[in-house]
Amino acid sequence: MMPYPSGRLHMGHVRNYAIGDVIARYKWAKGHDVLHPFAWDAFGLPAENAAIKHKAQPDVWTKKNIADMKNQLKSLGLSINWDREVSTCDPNYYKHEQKIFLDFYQAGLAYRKESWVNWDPVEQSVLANEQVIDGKGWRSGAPVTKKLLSQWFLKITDFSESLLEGLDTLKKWPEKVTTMQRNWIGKSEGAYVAYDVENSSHKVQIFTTRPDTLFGASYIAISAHHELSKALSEKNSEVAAFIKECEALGTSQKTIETAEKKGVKTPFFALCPFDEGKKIPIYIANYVLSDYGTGAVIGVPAHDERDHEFAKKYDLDILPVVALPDGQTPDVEEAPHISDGTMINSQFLNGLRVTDAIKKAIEKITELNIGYGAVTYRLKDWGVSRQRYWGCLIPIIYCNQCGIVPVPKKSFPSHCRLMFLFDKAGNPLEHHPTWKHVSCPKCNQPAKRETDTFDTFFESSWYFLRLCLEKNQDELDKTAIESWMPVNQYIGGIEHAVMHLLYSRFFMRAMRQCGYLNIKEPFEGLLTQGMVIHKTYKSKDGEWVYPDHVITKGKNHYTEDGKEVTVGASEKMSKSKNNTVDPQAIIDEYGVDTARLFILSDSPPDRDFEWSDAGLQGSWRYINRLWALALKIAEVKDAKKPSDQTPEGKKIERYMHKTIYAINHDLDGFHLNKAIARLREFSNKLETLDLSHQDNHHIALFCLKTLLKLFSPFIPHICEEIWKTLLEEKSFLIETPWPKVNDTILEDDTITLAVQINGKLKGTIECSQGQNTQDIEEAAKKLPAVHAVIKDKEIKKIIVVPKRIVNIVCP
RNA sequence: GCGGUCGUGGCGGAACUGGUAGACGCGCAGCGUUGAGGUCGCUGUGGUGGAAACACCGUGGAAGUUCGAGUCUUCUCGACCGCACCA
Repeated sequence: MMPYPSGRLHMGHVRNYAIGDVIARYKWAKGHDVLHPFAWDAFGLPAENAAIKHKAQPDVWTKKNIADMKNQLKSLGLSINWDREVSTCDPNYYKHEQKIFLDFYQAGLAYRKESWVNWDPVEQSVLANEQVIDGKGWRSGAPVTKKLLSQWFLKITDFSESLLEGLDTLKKWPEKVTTMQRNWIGKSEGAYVAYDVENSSHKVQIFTTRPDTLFGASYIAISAHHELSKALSEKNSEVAAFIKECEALGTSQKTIETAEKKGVKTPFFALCPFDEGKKIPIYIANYVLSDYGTGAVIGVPAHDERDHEFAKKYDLDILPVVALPDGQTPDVEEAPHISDGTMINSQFLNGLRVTDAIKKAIEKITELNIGYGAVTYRLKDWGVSRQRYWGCLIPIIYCNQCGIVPVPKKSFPSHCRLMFLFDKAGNPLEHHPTWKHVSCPKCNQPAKRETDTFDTFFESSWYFLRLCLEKNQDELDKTAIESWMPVNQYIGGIEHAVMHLLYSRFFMRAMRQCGYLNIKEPFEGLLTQGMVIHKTYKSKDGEWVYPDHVITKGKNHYTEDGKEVTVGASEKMSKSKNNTVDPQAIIDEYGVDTARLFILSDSPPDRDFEWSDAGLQGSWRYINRLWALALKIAEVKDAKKPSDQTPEGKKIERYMHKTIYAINHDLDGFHLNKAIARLREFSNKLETLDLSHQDNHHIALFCLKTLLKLFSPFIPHICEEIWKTLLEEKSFLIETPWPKVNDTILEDDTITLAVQINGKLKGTIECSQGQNTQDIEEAAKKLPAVHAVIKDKEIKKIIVVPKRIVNIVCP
């Protein structure tokens, strides 16, 4: 994945790109045509924050960051095709994006609708969720409210089913990611039901996945922005106050759903269509989302956790309508009954199982003409408008005569930016005196530009297509794109599991519909790498202390000026906790290979990686040992192949082939830590090979060369150096082919079998390949440790699993 | 709150489809090299008991399936990631 150019390379980047580099070098060595490109996710909020804080122009700031980071990246020795590098803030990049958007618009995949944003009343600007802290604006400290704005949306919901079905084809994705996306799309089957409201012309429509439980309904909860809530707030001050309170929660779903569940009772009652005379109270509740579903839910406290909690709080009826499996009525006072059963207290549904009752209830709802069965998705359309300066301009002009008018494609890139000032909060594009005023491309009358820019996920949803093109290729050439796409191996953080990866999948579908390409899925293989974490240190006076500045004496830690330091949990490296380690400093001191080796060696790529200086030293030592080993073997590099190999030589040759086999397997599965462990084992064995015996010289050299080749994707510089300088090879190591496994010498002559009694290990026996079961049983029984136990016991059974184990079962 | 993942020595982690738990590395200890320290080399290192042989315990916790469970099942505890305007 492309990085945000923050200005300084951090360990997370090093890890990400080191993993990618190993895979790229391995595939290259195996003869694949590898494209290993790079891009910068250059638009975004931090540039604007820097502009406000340091009066730096976002483009200047961003370009400097890119230059700085590129320098650092280059020192990592990555095999990146820099000639294709792109930056998303480059007009030559985003002009395509503007065209794509207009094509989406023409195809009916982009539309405008009103939607809520977090609003800072002091700054008079929109806040991102992360800028809302405890309900207050991060800079102003003012309580946040919500505001309704007209914004652009992309119709990702047109592809809900396709995005869901496509997940089954992503065989090389981690299952956790496809599961998360499946749940995010959230297909559910259920029914819409419209309830009449007593003494009112309003109707309340709800959606439920459990229409079978409608007889157990105790209340209906509507959102603060439901039309009924709005109508009520005009004359009811309690309701108006509650709506205000809900708005103070902001737009973050996490905040809304973790807030204490509160509701306010309205004077309205919904009329149960099945049960004449039954009146269901209507509440306005803070946990009902206004822009999801119908903005109203039905509460069945006997059979739903959240409804139960709400009913308890407001003392509502809890009527069980699903019996326990044994037919008993469940006790639902303390906890709801969620699982399956047969229906009770439900008139025409009584006696039916839940699944049948759902069908029957939908039939009845349809028959009464109050609703219908439906499939819904949790997935919402994607709001792409941002009230920000540093993003790709939405190429739209608003004309009083002509309405929404696309900026003509021939005038792309639409980027005629003047000097904008960040002297006040909010979007400079909006409050610039002249910029937004243009004449309508259709009627030439005065009109206004769209001042919003795109969500930066827009850029990241298709950048990989641009990377399929040569630097100077100006059109999104279908042939070039399709010759490389899909991305065979995509690598990035698990935090992108849903949004970025889902938006990219949507883009492929939408772009396909607009004729751009014929690709279904953007990423064939996906590897989600873990974070780089580090211990945190805090001094007695509560300050975070840099790891470098901690002095350890025995079990205690101190600051440089002698204050006591406590060691905290390992957390994601972050500036705010001072637990970062600067990759540049490591590279300067130990060299790139040490840094690469260490960051790849300990943890599997998909898990978090704990940085430790001691671990780094270990990698440094190994690099030195490898050099020493090579130096020793280089002395005998002219040795001829002996006519007959020593038993030791034969053994290490077999081990070498086992290693190649295992490394292939490990690299194919991205078990880079295991691959390194095996290479170290192999190199440990090679160190003990007796070089005083002349007949071992040739095989030692052969093994060393194999070791270098197998290690070269990880530590390319030292391996190449040994190859050239110590072994005086004419070729470059990087150009030599990947070693081949000789299958015929893989198998050992003898096998070690574990012998157990009742599943407990008692010893091991050696046997030859294909030895018969009876011999093995006899040999096992003769083991002293076994004999001692079984000699006066009756053997019930002996289990012999070929090549694995013997288990003697006796009472 | 909802969705997802993870949990193995002092530490990072190995253990392919259930079959010798702790590979490899870090740390630590002892010995050697050294004037000393570091580097480097060798040896040892899950816990408890034991001089030792060995025995017992041991994969967050509890239960279960199995000849056999780190691996499967159920419950439970904890940590982390995402939740639609950070990227």
